[in-house]
Amino acid sequence: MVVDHLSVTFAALSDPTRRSIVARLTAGPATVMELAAPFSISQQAISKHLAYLENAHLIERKRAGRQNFCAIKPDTIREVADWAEGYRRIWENNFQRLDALLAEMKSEKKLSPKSAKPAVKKRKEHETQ
Amino acid sequence: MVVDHLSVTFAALSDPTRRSIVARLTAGPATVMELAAPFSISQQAISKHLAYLENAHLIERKRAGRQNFCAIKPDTIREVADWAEGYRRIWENNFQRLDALLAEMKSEKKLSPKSAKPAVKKRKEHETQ
DNA sequence: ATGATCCACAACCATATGGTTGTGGATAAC
DNA sequence: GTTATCCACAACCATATGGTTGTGGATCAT
Repeated sequence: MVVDHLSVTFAALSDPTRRSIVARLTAGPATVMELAAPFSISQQAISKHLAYLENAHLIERKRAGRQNFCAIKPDTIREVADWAEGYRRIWENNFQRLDALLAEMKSEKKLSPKSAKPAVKKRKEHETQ
Repeated sequence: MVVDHLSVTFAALSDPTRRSIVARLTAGPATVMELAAPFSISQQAISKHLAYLENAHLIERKRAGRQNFCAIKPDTIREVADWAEGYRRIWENNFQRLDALLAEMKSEKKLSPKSAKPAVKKRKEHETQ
């Protein structure tokens, strides 16, 4: 089973049903039955989806009598946004097109094979994870 | 198999090895061997990871002789950022704490059961997917 | 020509995922 | 007290995933 935080979050978001549930919860908390209503799958399947979302801390559940209210946990989605935002610099500059790089390398064939590694100006490497 | 675009992307990003590869590629294109070097798993496993990343349009590959250069495709990560950014309103306002909502509901028990649904001011629902 | 290097395809395995049905505990409604 | 409703647990199934080993086609170096 995946253990690291971001992996669990991304995995939870990799299902359209779960993303749809998250979207629904932006309109406010809802019971399990309310969340299940729009879908054609079983209530148990929704229950499993909610378990994944809760495990990823994307939602929280709280019992109130028979009902189990679900609400979004904004901080975790924020982590996803922060992660992706970290790559903003890349798409802004849109640097290092592969075609351009290979063309550049070809025109510099005189370089020794040892320096055949990408001739790209080194920038601060993006944080791992 | 998952088919919709965002699901494929999130699934591809739900593995720490693949996210690490993406992070590495922010420093510029690299060959498969260069990408595999930091990891203790087999070259074939890396090859499979790259196939997933390519299938999700997170990277592109281009043969150059024996070598297969990989480069990041910024636009797809941007889609992830855009998706998550769509939820900015939520974490900014940090509205609809579940505890608060349930407390509010409890203090309004005189409401008819039919209106027991979340008494939350309706806002524009977040787009699905 | 020979051999080494880069890389991906295929087959296999263990586990996770997304769904099902069956069931039953609480709680609410009557 | 009975009955209906809300919800999750368990067992099961088919497929996907992340890894392995084995292999071999190209290409480069000698």
